Formats: sequence, C-alpha cells, structure tokens
Amino acid sequence: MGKNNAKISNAVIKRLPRYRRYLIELKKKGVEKISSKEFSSLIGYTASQIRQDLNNFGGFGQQGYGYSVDGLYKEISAILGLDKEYRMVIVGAGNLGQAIAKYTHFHKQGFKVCAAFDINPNLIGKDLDGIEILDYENIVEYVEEEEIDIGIICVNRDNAQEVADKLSFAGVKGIWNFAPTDIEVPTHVALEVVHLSDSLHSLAYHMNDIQKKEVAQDKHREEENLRD
Amino acid sequence: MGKNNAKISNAVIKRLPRYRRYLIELKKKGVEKISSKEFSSLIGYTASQIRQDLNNFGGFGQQGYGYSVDGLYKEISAILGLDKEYRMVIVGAGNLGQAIAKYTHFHKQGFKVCAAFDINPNLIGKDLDGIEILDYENIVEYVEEEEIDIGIICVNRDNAQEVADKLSFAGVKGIWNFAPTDIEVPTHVALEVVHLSDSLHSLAYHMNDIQKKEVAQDKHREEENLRD
DNA sequence: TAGATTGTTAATCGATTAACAATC
DNA sequence: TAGATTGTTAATCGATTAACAATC
Repeated sequence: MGKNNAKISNAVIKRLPRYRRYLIELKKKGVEKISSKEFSSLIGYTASQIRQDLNNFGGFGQQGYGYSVDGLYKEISAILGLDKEYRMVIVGAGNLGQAIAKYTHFHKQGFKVCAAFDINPNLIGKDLDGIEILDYENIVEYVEEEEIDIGIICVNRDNAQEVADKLSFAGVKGIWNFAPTDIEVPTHVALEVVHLSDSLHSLAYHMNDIQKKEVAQDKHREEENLRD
Repeated sequence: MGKNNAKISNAVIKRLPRYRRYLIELKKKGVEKISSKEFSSLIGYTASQIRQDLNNFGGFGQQGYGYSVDGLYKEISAILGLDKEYRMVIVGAGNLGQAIAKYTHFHKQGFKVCAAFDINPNLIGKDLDGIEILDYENIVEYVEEEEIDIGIICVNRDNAQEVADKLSFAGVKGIWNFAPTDIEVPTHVALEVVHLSDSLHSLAYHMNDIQKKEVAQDKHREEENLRD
C-alpha cells in the first residue's frame, strides 16, 4: 500500500527490486545523490516513470537536488519489507530444492532457509550445507513451532497444490512456487511464481522470431541484388 | 512474428506457454475441443483475450464449434518453436548451475544441456548426471563445434556480462540469465532473464501488503466495537 | 535569486474487454 | 436452418510519457 492507501499496480512493484539493485551499485561507487534524469540513463526507465513510481510511496526527493542514494535505498528496502528477517522452508528436496537450500545469496538478504522437507526416506535426515531434510509428515508442526513465513514449493506438478494447501493451513504468509503448474492460495497468503519452463519457452519464441526476421531480411537483400 | 508480420506484444508471448500447459492437461483428460468461454473459466483469462491472443497468429478456431485442443496445442507449440530441439550449455557450475544441469524436465521438452563450464579446477572434469563440467577457457570452440543454441548464465553478478559477451561472440542464439544483474546482448541474440532475488523481494512486498491490510481491518473493527 | 529538479496533473499510448457481424 | 462461437472492430481501461507549476 502506498500513500493514501491507494493500490499500487504490480508493474510498479516488479520494478522496485531493480531500482534497489542499481542503488546498491551506486552506493558501492560512493555516489551520494542522483537525479531522476541520471538514474534514467543508468537503469533504462524514463525519468518520468522513475518519479511517478517513487511518488506512489511518498516524496523521497528534493526539488532542485534529486534523490539521496542512501535514503532512497533505505526507503525502497523498507517498502519491500527487506528490513525484516524471513524464515523459509523448502518443500521437495530434489535438484531444484537442494540448489535453493545451498544458494547462500538469499540468506545474505535476510531470507533464511530453516529446513527442507521431502517424503523420500532416502533423503530424510540428510544435511544440505547445514540445512536438514525433514519428513514432510511433520511439516505443519514445524511451520507452526518455528514460525515459518515462507514456503518454497519445489515438488513436481501433481503435488504442488496439496503442498500449497498444507503450507497455507500451517500458517505461512507467502508461497514461492517453482512447480511447473498454477496453484491457488487463500487471499491471506501471498503467492509468487517462478515458471522456469515458461521462461525457457518464451526464450525459444524470441530466438525464432529473430531468426525469421533475419531470413526475411536476407530475402529482401537478395531481391534488391537481382534488380540491380 | 504473427500474421501480416505485425509485432506481437510481449504480454501475449508470455501467455502462450500457459495456454500450452492447459492444453496439455486437456489432452491428457481426452478433451477434444474447447470454446474460448470454457477455456476462459479454466485458465482465468477472459474469452475475449483468448480469442484476441490467438488471432495474432491466425484463425485457429472454427465458428460455432470452438478450438481443437490438439490442433491448438500443435499451433502454439510451433509458434513457440517447441517443435525443434535446442542445445544448451550452462556457464557456472555452482549450486544453481548444477541443479539446472540435473533438472531433467527441460530435456523432456527438447532442451538438451550438452555441457557445463566453470573456471574452478576442482569442478572441471566432474560429471553431473552425465553432463560434464568443462574448462571455461574452451567455451568458444565448444559452442561453435557443438552448435550450441542457448547459453545459461549461472555465474555471479560480476562475471555475468563477460560471459554474455563470450557466449554471444561464440554464436549462441539465446541467453538465459540467472545472474542477479542486468546484462546487455547484441540484437541478434535473444535474452530471457530469471531474477530469483527480485522475485523473492516482490513476494516479501506482497506479504507485508497483506499484513498491513489485515492490521488496518482489525483496527477498523476495533473502532466499530468501541462505538457499539 | 536563478537554476535545477521534483511532485503532480494532463495527454498519449497500448493492452484488455465488450460488442457484434461473419460463418460454421 | 437455427444456434453457437469465432474473428475482428470499437470502447474502455490502465500504464507510461510529457508538461509544467511548485519549491528547494
């Protein structure tokens, strides 16, 4: 929610993490202030859009001066809720689940993987760089007792919905779904989806699109040469 | 490119893999035809949008009847370029790179991981379920000789651009970027990005947004109770 | 103060939805 | 043929960009 409680469009939210990334880079370089115009040439959004986006949440800039890099960084971090710590569990300790468990990048940003869960007896009890794989049977109690905020779904398509239901029932506030299917969650649970296959298919489309255009261009050039 | 060579908006492209997923499910269930209205209640897009989207590429339906499930599935698969095989390499054989190498899901869909590359001597020579980790030094020759179509970037932020440059130079047609940074590629190379951190940050926002709304509602209810 | 740059309103653009004629 | 449903045009909605007054 922004100022005046107005609903912020998802397009804006999706841009916030990117703003934040560029602000981190600027901070590293020791840049202290930036105008929307300078930021625009860096990040690739129009200056107008940057000002419009930020003003959804409040007037963070100063007329005639610009935005404080550190100030804006802190504001956006707070808007995203990155000034808090989050406790997560992974459900499905296959390849993807294991990779996410081991990926320390999230931990550094305040997202802690507390445990992984699976039904496979060969996996239960194993340790993934300090993260234990537990029996899926016990997930509800674990989520309740350990006050887990986020459930990460890394199971296959057919089990994703049942896992989502169980996680929601157990009381997670958010679900991060990597299963290649669409799931439904109660309105009080936030849902974010990463469809890797869909992303790959979209890449395939664009590759073929470029190819087609190149073929069309070649043909065009050939015809021009014939005319000469 | 759709009919009349008109540029298709990216919003449409991003919906195609989802249409395709639902068509696969319908095929599995033995459903042979579907109207845009029925499809709408299933997939959650408006019937109007479905017809509009599909008509970007051609008239796949039949008035008074609807769409052939199998026919539409084949058309969308072809539009996405999924009737072809793709050869891929992974650059960066850390946790994420290894997970993608082992993730058989893509292989089933015609996207074959041919090799992984790293600079770490401890990793070079290792085998990931049949996929060898090779020396990054030799990536250009490998991509050329093995006719690699897609490069998957799983290195850290600081090396992502240099890897993208090398892959583009070597002749890949598409790059799938998992590094938590923005990279630039030549116009003849397609780019698809998966920003896991950004996705997680967006989830955090929505979780906090829901929380705030609940607090506001509780407060509202409290005030009403006081008045009674 | 003058210059710069924001915050905000207005204009434009693009994407989604509605309507309906075409047609199976 | 009558009914159903597409393909397509027109209307609406929302998001982006432009313009400019407010103000540091």
